[in-house]
Amino acid sequence: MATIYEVSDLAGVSLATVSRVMNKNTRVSEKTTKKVLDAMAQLGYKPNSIAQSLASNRTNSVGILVSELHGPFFAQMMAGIESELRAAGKHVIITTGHSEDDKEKDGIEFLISRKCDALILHVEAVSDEYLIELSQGKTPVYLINRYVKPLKDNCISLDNELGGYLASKSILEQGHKKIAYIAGPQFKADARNRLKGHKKALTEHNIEFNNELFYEGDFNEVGGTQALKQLINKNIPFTALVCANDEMASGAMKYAREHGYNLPNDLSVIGFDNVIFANYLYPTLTTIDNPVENMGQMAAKMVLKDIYQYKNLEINRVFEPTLINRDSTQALLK
Amino acid sequence: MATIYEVSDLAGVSLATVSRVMNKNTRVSEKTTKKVLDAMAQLGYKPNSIAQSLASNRTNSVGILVSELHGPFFAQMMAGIESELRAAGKHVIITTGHSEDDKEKDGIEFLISRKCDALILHVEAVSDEYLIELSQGKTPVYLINRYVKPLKDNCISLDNELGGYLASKSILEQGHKKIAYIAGPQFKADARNRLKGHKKALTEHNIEFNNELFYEGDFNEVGGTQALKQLINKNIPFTALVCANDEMASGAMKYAREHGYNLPNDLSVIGFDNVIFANYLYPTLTTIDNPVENMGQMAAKMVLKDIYQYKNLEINRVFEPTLINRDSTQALLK
DNA sequence: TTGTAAGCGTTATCAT
DNA sequence: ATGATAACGCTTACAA
Repeated sequence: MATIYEVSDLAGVSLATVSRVMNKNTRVSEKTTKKVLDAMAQLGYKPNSIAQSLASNRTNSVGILVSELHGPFFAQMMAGIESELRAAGKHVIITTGHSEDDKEKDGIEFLISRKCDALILHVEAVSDEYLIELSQGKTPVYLINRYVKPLKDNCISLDNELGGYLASKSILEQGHKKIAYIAGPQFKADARNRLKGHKKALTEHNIEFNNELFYEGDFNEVGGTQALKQLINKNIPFTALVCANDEMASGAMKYAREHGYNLPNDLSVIGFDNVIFANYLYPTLTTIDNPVENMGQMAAKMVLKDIYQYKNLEINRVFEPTLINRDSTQALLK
Repeated sequence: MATIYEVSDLAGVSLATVSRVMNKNTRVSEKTTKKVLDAMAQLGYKPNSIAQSLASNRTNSVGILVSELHGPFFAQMMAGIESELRAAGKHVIITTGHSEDDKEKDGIEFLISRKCDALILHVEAVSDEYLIELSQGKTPVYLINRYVKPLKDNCISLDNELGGYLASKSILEQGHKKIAYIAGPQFKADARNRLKGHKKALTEHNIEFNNELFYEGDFNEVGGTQALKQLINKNIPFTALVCANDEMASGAMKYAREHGYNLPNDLSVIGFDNVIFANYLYPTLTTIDNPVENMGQMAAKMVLKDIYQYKNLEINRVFEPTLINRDSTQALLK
């Protein structure tokens, strides 16, 4: 592998000059530039990125931490991040945190030890305090799907309250009045905010929130099944079911179908997130789109702008969910 | 950030000695080892991985190229690779190839320029010849889901023929005799082999392959919908439908349902791959499990063994698919 | 505009 | 068993 020395030899210029034409920040005369370029081509020279990193204290790599690789978010988020970063010649290092405090910290340590230029984190277990302290360090940190006030400039999040509101509003506008709600775990901010939006929509339609038709689930499919079972057993009629995510909606639909419900005639169901399989369910699931890929892309853009001095990148920190109408909901039959 | 110099100073030993205790390959007396370790702890010393790479010509990173990040395989494959490699302190760099020749080559170039110690590729577009030539280079290459004879020691693949055989066999054993088949694009080896397995099963059951009940699809959902439409329009009755992957099965099921078929009573459908959403379909899809996560893990193990001198790792190059029985198939009613 | 030379923080080869 | 010291291949003041 040819080195910069050989290029400088062949071109008859100094090391520094070769380096300059590569990094094209300093001016180099057209003539010498050509000489250098020719020499490079002739030798098939490729710079050694490791040596570049050591000398420049820049690795051109950004570290990503997600909860699970097979989670519904990850792939889309990554697609957004990778395309954006790759186009800029940066690369991405992946780790997983499995929603456990120590594993998340471990992963972050690992990425830092790898000298990533920046970190994009999708963490759930780690505390706000930890993140704040982490941000004091020399590796810049960006948060996806989490809002930490003191770090707000580096946070990308979804307006979950709006999403919750939109979901319930659409149900209410279809004439439903008896509405059950399966929430996510209330220690998670997004679950809380989705519920908040739901309540807001109810209030706007002068419907009282009925605690008997409320169930706190776990964001998993089986949890959804469990939840619907419990709700039905209370023998309080309801015509619509709002779920705080698609997994639980799917579990609930399964239970409903197996217990003789004709969907959506007997029960309208709406989810949240618009994960890939929402469109494969039967009936296809009406849900709230969570623009994860865009959020990933935006995280990448923030990194490019802040860390790699890219100008002219529009930054947007909070994303708006939208309603995706499919077949699992319908207007209340009179 | 403390450097090795400061450690050597504080411990009162030479640079070399510090390096030795870190890499624990050469013997260092217990006494000095302790001195060094203490000094490290005291300074909170962390080796600079970039400097290590430059000096040792080893980056401890392995490059991964997949077709699509949101494809059904990727997440599982990655989960297998990441867990295995991370535990060994190696990291993973991701790129995508989008099943296009030049993009795949691009991605590979990129990974090589990043000085990955090895490459794990899931490529579809690039030619065998290219891969063979690539393997002559200094970066070792491992192939997932592709078998290239001269590179066979570095290939991990699924026994697709067996899978195809198992699928059709299960259908045949349920008494079906009129069986339609939606194939994958026949320029892909796995699609060809799955079909081969199908034919083998037919032969074993003395049933002739009927070209009128055959359709070459594209491995996508809409392709499955299209395919079933075409097949039905031929007005040749069939009681079972074998699909070369789950996406097409899903598309076909959608079409069938929308056209009044009661599944699986009117038509048994079987897929291939056992992607996540197979279990979310209605009815849940009987399919052939493709142990992608295990394959990813094995690729990582091969790299650990060959490149990083890990001993005692069992290597297995061809994986066996298994039948997953769910609700989309049933015995033929007399 | 171009060249000189001092790092960057390790590993690895010799000696001792 | 330990220590000097030369790589590793580049970037970046500083000088010219």
